Amino acid sequence: MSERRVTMADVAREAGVSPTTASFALSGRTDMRISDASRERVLEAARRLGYRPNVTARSLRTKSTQTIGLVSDRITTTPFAGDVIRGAMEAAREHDHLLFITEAGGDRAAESSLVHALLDRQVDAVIYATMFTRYVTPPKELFGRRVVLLNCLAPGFDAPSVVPDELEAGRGAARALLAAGHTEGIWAIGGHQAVPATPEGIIAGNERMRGLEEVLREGGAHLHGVIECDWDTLDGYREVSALLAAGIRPRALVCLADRVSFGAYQALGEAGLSVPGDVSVISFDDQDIASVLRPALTTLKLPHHRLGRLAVELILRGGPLEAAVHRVPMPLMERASLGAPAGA
Amino acid sequence: MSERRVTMADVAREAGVSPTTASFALSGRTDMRISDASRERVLEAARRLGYRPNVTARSLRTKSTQTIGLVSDRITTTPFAGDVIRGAMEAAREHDHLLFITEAGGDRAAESSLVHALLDRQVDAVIYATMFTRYVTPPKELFGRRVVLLNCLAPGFDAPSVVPDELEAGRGAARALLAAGHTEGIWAIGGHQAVPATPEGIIAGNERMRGLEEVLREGGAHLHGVIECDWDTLDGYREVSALLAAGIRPRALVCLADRVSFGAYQALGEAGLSVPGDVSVISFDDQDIASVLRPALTTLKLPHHRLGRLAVELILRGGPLEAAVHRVPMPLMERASLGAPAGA
DNA sequence: GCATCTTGCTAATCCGATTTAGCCGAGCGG
DNA sequence: CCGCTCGGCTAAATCGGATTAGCAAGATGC
Repeated sequence: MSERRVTMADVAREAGVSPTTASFALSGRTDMRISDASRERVLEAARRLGYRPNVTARSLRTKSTQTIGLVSDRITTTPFAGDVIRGAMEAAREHDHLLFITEAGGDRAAESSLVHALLDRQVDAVIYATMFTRYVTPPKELFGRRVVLLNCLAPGFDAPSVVPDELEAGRGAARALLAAGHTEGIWAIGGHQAVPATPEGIIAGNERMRGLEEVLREGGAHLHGVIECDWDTLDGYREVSALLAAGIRPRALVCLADRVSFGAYQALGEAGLSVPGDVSVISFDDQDIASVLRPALTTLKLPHHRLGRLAVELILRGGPLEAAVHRVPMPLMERASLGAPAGA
Repeated sequence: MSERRVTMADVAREAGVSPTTASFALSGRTDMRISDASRERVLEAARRLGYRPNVTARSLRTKSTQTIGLVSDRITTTPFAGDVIRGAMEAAREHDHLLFITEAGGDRAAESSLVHALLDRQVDAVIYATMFTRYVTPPKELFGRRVVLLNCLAPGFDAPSVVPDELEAGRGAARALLAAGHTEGIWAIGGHQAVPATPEGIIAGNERMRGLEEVLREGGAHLHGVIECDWDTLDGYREVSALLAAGIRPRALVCLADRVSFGAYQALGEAGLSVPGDVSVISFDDQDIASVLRPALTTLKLPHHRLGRLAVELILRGGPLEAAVHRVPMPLMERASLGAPAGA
């Protein structure tokens, strides 16, 4: 990329020792005996010359590039993506590793080609990530390789998965509701999305609903109703408007995604109902809007940062990567949209 | 990363030729004479064996890693970041390059260390990127290297910059306002941010305001007032509420950032004013919320995707990187918040 | 006093490609 | 029939480190 770099041979010459000695002195290995005097002279020469090892050259011999590849479907497009990448980057950085970030856009051919590009560069491992939690079948190029699945599951594939603990999050929402005193008039907006328009529904929807209903039941409460709709702002607005127009007055809304909450806020606002005074709202995801909404939205956060971190840590932990599912907790972000039931 | 890869030596053996011949046949070079028969045998052997070149090994000799490093302050934290990265990634991919993404979090030491990590891996070039357009002084390690500045400017530093054309965007906003018939009661919310709480104000604020005032003046109109405030939702809400509480009824609001618009919407909503029926709103940035707001926000889009793309294209264009400022247009996203002046 | 260990270091290989230098035989001009 | 060119291919060097094998000198054991 510019003038010739200082090589280890230069350092050895400057220190008056052989390249072998320089190599051992610099790598600080003790299994080969180097006198303190020599070691010091090598280190000093390296410092004086501003020597930096050529990681590419080293990799050729050691087979380790200190590099991890990340392939995703369209992770950079989602508002959460940054956190995943940042978490992964931080963990990598702590171990002197760097990350190749790639995105296939859901195209299988592109995916294979990207995996090849990564493998050709001898990455130490590959993180296969998806935007929403779902089942996947990784490209065949990844079989037998060091791989971690991030935010996705692949039953037949021998690799660990790192996913949000959606089931426990559903329970957490129920506990928060119960703790605030809600036992009646609780509606779920968004539902399971059994046949979802948005792919995230498949796993998240089912588990969130399951955990929610389980704990409500245990607490002697139950859902008054479930409205199945797409997980977006428009549907949230439409469905909640319809609910209110039908004369139904919920005490609490469990929105299955923040985007739905945003729509619910709009509908509630137009109907002159206040949050949480008239209606409490609790949600899932913790997207950016959650904190700027008025009142700020109480929601269970998708732990994207920790997801990214854990994926990298599993890789750098060393040893074989066991096929296991690692569930990361979704913390409750207590803000202002959940209060005591109206008229209680 | 697993069982031994097929090397070029294997291919050569399989094809019954020397590694030299295999190399020339595979790289398709014509300056060395290889018979069609040999070439075909090599290609066939490579196909049969599933040969893939080891880019790391190749780099050692060729000095080109087909790899670009990106260092940013905290680009993954912003909602725009994904677009920058995606644009850069796409352009890189089209030329068989891969991207190292790193983030220093504004820490100079971390920045240097990351640049070293990239340089140690022999990246072909480095993109130095910032979250908001501003002046920077890149770390000294980058001097004399192949560098492109993304979304920032460094006057004394010999490298091209790629930035949004904020001045022209300001003009665009004015033209849109004039075209809709607005000449009076136009208020700017957010202002220049001469002493900004958010760093993006420094350059963007000044240029947006300058372009805006210039074209309004040429069109025989002018700003009724400018309210300086932070570029966030809360300040937007507060300042517009104050304005309305003071009995002022603007015809059009030019919000200097979408976040401010969001706050303005809330204030307008609470005052029972409709957008764009009573008050038109035009804004800058095109964040995610812009399109889900009701009515959808008319705004001038920060061209992050093209910014990322252009940065990589400048690098891959080959030849020396000239110190020049490349201004990328900010397209007007015409949506529903701008209409004819109330009572006109 | 001789065999045996250490200690401290170096020469030579290797990793997987690219690239330079040069060899061999056929064809051709004179 | 000799010298040359040229087409087709290969041996060897190279890139910048890591690693293996081994060597020389001094210390130690008996």
